[in-house]
Amino acid sequence: MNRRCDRLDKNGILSLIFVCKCCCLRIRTSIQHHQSNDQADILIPAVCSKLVVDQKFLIRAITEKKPYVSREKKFKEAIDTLCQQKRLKEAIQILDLLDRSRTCPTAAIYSALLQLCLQQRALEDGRKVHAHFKVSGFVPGIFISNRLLDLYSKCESLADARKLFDEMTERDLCSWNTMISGYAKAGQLEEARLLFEGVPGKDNFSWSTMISAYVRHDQPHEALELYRRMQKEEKLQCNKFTVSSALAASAAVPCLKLGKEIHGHIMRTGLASDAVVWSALSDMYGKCGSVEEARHVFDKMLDRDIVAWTTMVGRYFESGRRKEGFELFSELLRSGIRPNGFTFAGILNACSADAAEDTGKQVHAYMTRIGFDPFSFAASALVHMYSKCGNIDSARRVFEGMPQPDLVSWTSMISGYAQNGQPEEAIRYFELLLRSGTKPDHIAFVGVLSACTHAGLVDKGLEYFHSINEIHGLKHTADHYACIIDLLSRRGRFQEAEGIIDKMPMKPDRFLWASLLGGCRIHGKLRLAKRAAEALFEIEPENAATYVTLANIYATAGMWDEVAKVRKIMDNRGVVKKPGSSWIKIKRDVHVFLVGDKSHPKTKEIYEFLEKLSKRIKEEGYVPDTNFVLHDVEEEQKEQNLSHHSEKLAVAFGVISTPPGTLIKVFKNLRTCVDCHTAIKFMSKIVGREIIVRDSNRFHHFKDGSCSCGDFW
DNA sequence: TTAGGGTTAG
Repeated sequence: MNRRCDRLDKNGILSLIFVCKCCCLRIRTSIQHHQSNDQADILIPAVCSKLVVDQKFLIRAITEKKPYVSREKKFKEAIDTLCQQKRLKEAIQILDLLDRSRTCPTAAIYSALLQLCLQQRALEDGRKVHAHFKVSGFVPGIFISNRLLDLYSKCESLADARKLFDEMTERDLCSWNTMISGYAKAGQLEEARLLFEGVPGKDNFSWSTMISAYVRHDQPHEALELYRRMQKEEKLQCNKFTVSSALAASAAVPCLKLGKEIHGHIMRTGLASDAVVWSALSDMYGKCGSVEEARHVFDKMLDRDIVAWTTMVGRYFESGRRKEGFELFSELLRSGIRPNGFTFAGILNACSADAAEDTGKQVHAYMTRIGFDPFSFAASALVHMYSKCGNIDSARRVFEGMPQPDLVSWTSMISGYAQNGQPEEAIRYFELLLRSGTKPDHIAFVGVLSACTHAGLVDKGLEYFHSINEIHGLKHTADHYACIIDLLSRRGRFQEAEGIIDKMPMKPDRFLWASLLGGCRIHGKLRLAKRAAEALFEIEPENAATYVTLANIYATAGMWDEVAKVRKIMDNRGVVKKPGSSWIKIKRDVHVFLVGDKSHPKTKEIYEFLEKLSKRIKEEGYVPDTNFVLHDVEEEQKEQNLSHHSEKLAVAFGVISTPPGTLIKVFKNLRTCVDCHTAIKFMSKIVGREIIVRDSNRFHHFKDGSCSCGDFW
């Protein structure tokens, strides 16, 4: 064998290793004797990795009679190899072998093991290593203790960390700082602060950890105060960490003045070369409402890393400057810098908000091309985007490709199905979620409750509602109450609804009252409508929708005096009804329509077609529903108003501008009205098209004369 | 051996 190795070149030996595991040890010895150093450097790790393929080889490697190295060294080598390959479980098992061979692990062995535990956040394995100290009589030094401390605090096992910390006979700044950062991460700010105050000779690290802790837990003023104290008390030279945490604090307050002060400091001290400091700076300007300044800083950055790009793109979206956001994203793609999960999540989220499925699809294609992590939140952002765009089938395809869907993706699916008129599927997914072992949170419950509402499954909904605290031990939120009131009042179960409202532990919010008011509109419940509206007037007197709904309820009951009164209050308070508008994208152009809009170049064709269509749908049985018109005008006039609602104009334009059979997708800024809903159902049948209307609340898929929402919206 | 910036669900 030795001679054979001698004759073989590097590749030959490598192939030999893979063919014959048993020879590994001998091969290794041979390499040591016969190969040049640089070749041995490559070959030895390869042999070692083969050596520890299983326990048998390991034992043989270690207990071999004529070892060419010491036992400790062999153990260390084996553990190093396992750690390199991230095979934690097997590495931990070596501790048993050590015991059996009565070998005392060295600090280096423990250190390597703990590092791997840290990487994999393996708390239990870390505990095993810790427990092994006692067995082997090992007394850890500061280095090992700190590592263990870090592991415990990163795994949020603070009791363990604190016990160890208190037991340590010697501590350095790192021990203190690690402990503080553990408390800070877990949100135990008071504990962190107490410890922080006790740190002898605080360094930059201590200060920046504490400042960031306050920022992260929504106490930006405390963070700023601490930064000021640091400047006053300590003679410390600010470093990139303290500066960026102080910038984050100014961004969170927000305090542009201090931010600018720090900016000046950065320019004077040369901290500007750090990518994170630059990013924090542009982040600060963005959050202090100065996107222009943020862009200015961004443009001046020498090394713009992906985080800087992501931040800047996000800044544009956040401030409603979507076009510039998308433009900068295209620039990023051209720059050759590879976007990451955060970038994709940000851009996909913007697509979801706009229901810009075309862009979202392009991003998806790009992600697929460069490869994305199906475990990441970029994947869940994709699910969210498709479901928000009403393309629940694509959402499901992405979802099914995820090895382990996270709660966000589950919730996106549940809400997506609920919003797109498939409440049974929503409920099925919720049940699957329960079985998957992922714990639902309050938002997942909002999803399933709204599904029950749309399916009209009152009792099922009540069952879920009660299970929230009875089975899942979660507290009911105001949202849950709003959902359950929506569920009950849509079905006319007002007595139960009122009973719940009067007994609920928190003040009903605007969503709850708005749901109740909506239910009252369906069932013509005057007294309760008044109660809901009055509550809403108090919470949000500027919201025109409340006045309009209340007036409509009175109008339906023929109580025109009351209608007039509501209108008068509305005028007195200066509340203006938000104009309804609908838009449709044909090829690359977006066409926007208002009520009775005549500004479109194709107005003549649109109105003529709509006229023809109105006749046809009336023949099919459509009766204009004039109840829901605010003004007390003549019937014929009402009909006129109705037939030129923005969504009807957009649908009509869609039909005449696209080839037969094309899907029509219309967006509306407000909820669609009852009459349009009925009319579009008929239209879908007459023109033989699938029509999707996304209103401010949900998706309506119209097909063959019916709508996916089952007339609940 | 300790740390800072970006992201998703109604």
